[in-house]
Amino acid sequence: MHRVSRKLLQDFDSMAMTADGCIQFTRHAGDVLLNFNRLRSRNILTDVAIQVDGQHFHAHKAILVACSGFFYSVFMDPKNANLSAIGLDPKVDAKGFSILLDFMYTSCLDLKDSLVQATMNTAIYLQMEHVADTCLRFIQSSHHIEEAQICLSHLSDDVPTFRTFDDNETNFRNIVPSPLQECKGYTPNVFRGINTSGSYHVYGDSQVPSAKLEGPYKISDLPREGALSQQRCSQVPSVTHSESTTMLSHPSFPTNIAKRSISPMEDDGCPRLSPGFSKGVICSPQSPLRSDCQPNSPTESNSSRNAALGLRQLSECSKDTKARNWKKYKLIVMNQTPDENNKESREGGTESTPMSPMLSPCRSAATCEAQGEEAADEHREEIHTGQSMESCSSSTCSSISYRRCSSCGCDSPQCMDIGHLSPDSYSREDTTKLHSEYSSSGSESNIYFCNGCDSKFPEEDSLKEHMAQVHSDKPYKCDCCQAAFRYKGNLASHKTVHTGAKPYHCNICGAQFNRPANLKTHTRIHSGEKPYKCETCGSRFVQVAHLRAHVLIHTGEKPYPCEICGTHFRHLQTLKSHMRIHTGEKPYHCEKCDLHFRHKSQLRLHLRQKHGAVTNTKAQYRRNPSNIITGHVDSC
DNA sequence: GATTGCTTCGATTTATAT
DNA sequence: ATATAAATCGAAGCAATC
Repeated sequence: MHRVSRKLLQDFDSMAMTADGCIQFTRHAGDVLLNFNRLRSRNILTDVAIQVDGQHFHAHKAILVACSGFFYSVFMDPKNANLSAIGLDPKVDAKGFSILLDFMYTSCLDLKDSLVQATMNTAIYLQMEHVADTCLRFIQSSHHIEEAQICLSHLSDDVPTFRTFDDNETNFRNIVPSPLQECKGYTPNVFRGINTSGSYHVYGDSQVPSAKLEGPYKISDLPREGALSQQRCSQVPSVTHSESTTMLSHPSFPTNIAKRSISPMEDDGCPRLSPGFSKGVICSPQSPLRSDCQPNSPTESNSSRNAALGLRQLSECSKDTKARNWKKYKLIVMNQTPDENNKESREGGTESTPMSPMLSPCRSAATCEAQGEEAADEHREEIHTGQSMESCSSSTCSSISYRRCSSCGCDSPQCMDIGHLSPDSYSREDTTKLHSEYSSSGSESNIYFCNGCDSKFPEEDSLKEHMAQVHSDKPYKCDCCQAAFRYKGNLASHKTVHTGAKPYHCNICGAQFNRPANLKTHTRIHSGEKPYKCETCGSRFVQVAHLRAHVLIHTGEKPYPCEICGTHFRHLQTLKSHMRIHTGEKPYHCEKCDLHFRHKSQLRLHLRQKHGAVTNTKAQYRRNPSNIITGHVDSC
């Protein structure tokens, strides 16, 4: 293998080498899934509507088929080729189905205590046994119940049913798949192309005698690992036809269920639970090894170790989440109009259309950042067009020497990293040069180069000082605080903050602001204008930043980890409050009774309950300034 | 030079879960 | 009572335009 390619694979965790020598972009699958979910949220190219307990869900058949043996059996049946809508058994729980549908598109299983049972039952119904198994483990690990009752009796006793209607029909009709059709989806080699880390998972042809499920069953009755799938093989949905309604018989629940003991969580974390497991969020659970009859879900198609890692990286919170998250919001989550997308593209350097693969944030090998436009452009041209990358000029090294690209924001080792070069201070030639020197000398010492005058510094601080003094691109400095600005106007704006002048007043509540833009934003409080809408749930927000924070709920991201206990939080402030648990800090003090509280809300509650304090928060006053009671009181 | 839009960041408040 | 999640709000930096 070319040394550059080999080095490239070593350096980029987003790539892996397959046995046949192909370079595998292991994050590709995750990106595709993210884009599918985006399409679903915008109802683009969805080709089936699923009615569950009166609720309708739109989805892509391909995703359903890829994730659920039940849907596989339905949609692979030629008789159902034109189905555009399907109604599941009315006793299927809609919330449970919603959770599973989200899982199909995100690989994150959001288990809630109150819904875990329904989710598990629905997972069994949909023949997603690995999810059912995860639900089971969730229940076990959470000690919610000693022996959970799987109330299968609420579903059809023999086989699950569904109703369908096609584009030209207004009423549901019955469908009865033939036994032969039932087996079609389970013939060998149908999905032989799926490489699962050395073991090829195909739709097996094992035949297990079917049997009728007689619930309720106990958790301990559920088969372990692949047992469900093995038994499911015999439980292909059978479709029965009638004149007016098509009811698909569900593959019944496992028969001859063997007793088993549920082991505690394995050391290797299967199912892998995120630190937030206690809250019911499981990211990228590893499913048990599957044998047959059902497509692997995307999350478990670990075509390589790196593939699984890549997906996990997507589902878990990354270190540099701020920038990466926002790219994800812009590119994937936030449902922007084409115009907005184009605008974002212009601003962020992305030049692709919403549907183009170029739109997806590049998490592939080459990593760039917004600093070096020329190098970034080169990177975009070379990487995004599939052209080869340039290696370091050093004869002893094959590292590439790209700067970071504003269009992707992904990570990679850089020559500049070796030399501790600031990416916004050095050109591509400089980084290569430095790295060449480093490699040839074999020195482990750190040398900080200035790209402006070739000066060298032993410490980073020295370089920074030199840059500020000699090569600053922010010539306008504040006399008071030495803050530097590139534009003179910004310095003037900045100075109004040390003067404290706030000449812009709200004529409703009297609030004062130092700039018109901030006043404009403020007036939305009174007008009720909320221009930023979450396309996922419809919530609206006054500021786009609020929307950005909000969409974390839908992405499931919790970017702020506690370095002490590992718990992840969605909001920085929550992490800060949490840290007080470890530090023991209780900064809120009631002077009357000398009690300390960890959270301000606790103090406020204490004041109201123990001391009869009547408080008006700033927010309350702003919302209704005419109804102020005693003024703003925050403490005793 | 003033203004604007976009953005990040920190702080606060409220609701909910444990 | 305590901890966490989520929404809310304002200050201010940045870059571009008027």
